[in-house]
Amino acid sequence: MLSFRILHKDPNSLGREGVITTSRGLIKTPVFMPVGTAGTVKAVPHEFLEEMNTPIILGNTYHLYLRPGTGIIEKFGGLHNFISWNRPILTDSGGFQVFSHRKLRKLNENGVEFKSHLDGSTHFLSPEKSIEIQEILGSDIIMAFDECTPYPVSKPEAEDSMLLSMRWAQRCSESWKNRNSQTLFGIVQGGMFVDLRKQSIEKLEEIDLPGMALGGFSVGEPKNIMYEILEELGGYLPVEKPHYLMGVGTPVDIVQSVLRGIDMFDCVLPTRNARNGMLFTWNGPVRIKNAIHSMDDSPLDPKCGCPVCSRYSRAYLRHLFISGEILSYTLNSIHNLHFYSALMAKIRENIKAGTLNRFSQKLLESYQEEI
RNA sequence: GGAGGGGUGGCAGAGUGGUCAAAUGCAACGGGCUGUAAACCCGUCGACGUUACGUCUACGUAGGUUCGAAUCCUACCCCCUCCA
Repeated sequence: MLSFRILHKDPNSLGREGVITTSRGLIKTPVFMPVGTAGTVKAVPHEFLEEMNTPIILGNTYHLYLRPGTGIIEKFGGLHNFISWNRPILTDSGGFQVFSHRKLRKLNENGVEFKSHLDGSTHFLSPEKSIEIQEILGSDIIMAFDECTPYPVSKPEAEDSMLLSMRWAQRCSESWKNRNSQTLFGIVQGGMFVDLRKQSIEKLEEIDLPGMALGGFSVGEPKNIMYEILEELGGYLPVEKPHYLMGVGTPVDIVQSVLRGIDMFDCVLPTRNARNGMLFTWNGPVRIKNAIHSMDDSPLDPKCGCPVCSRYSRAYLRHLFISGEILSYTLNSIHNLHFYSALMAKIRENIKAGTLNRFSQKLLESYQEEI
C-alpha cells in the first residue's frame, strides 16, 4: 500500500512538495533514490545511507534475477531481509536492460530474450515474469516491464515501441497480485514525441496504476529536449499521483524537472561519478584527480556537512583516488549521495518557501549549464 | 685478471640499416559518465610553431662507414652476470 499526499505547491511552477507513505516508512518528495542495482548502493554500507536519511533505494530485477537468483532471495524472505535494509525499495523491471543490453537480446510481442552478460545463458523476461520476480523480491514499489526506447528513433518506431510498452503495462497490471504490500508504477514511453507521450499517459490512465513514471529519457538525446517535453507534459500528468522521472539526472536536471512537476528521481550519476572521481559540490563539479588538489588541505566542500567533508582534505581524497584505494570509492560515494540528499532537502524547502526559481538559478550558475 | 651480457623517451621494456620522434605497459596531465555489463572509458604525453603539417634536437660519449644509423664499425665511459 502506498499513498501520496501533496503538502505544498510552488506558486511559480509545477513544483510540488509532498510525502509518500509506505508500510516501511515515509518518503518526502521530491526525492532522490540512490541506485543499488545488485542489492548494494555500490561502495556504500547501509549505515551511511541511513545516516544521510536515504528514504528508499533501488534494486534491479534483471540483475538480481541473474545473480544471486530468485531462489536465494526467496529463501531469505525477500530482498529487504537478504540485504538487511528495512526501508522502502523500488525495483526496476528490467526495462532499462532492454535498452542497455540491446545487443544481447531479442524482443517480440510476448517479451524479451536476453543472453546473459555473465555466462551467455538465455533468459526470457516477459511482463508477467518481471512482475513475478519483483513479487519474490518483495520491493515496495515495482515497475512495469517496458521497452526503454533508444535515441534517436523514427516516429513510427517510437509509436510501435510505446504501444508495445502500453500493452505490456496492461499485462503487468493484470498479473500484479500483491496489491496490499507492493505498488505498481506504469512507465510513459513515446521517444521524444510529445503527442506519443500524451497518448501513452492516456493509456496508462486507463490502466490506472498508482504511480506514473517517465522512461526513455537521458538516452543520448540533446540536452534540452527532455526539458521541453517535460514542459509540455507537466500539466498533463495526473496531479494526484507521484511522477517519477527514471534515470535522471544531474543536479540541474533534477531541479529543472521538479519545476516541471516531477516528484521522484533515480540516477547512477552520484555513485558512478564518485567512483570515477567526479564530485558534486555547491560550487560545481570537482574532478578530484586534478593536480590542482594535490596540496589542498581544505575540505571538498566547506558548505557540505557530510562525514567526508567534515574530516578529510581534498589532497587526501585525491591521493586515495590516484592510488586506487578502495576507501576512495566509499568516501566519494558517501559525499555525492549526501550532496544529492541535501539538494533534495533544499528543493523541498524552497518549494515550501516559494523560492524554487531563485534556487534553480543559483544552481545553474554553479554548474554553468544553459537551459 | 679472464669470459660473457648490456646501456633506448619520467620508469619498465620492444625495436637491430630506410616505412622511427621510436611498439606496449606504467606513471603524468586533461576529459567523459544520466531506470549500472562501469573501482570504467577516451584523449594528450621530446621541443617549437594554434592544427593538417612543418622545423629542430634525440636511443651512454666521441668519431667513422653509408644516399640514409637507435640499428653497422672503432675508441672511450658506465652497469650486470659468471669464473679466478
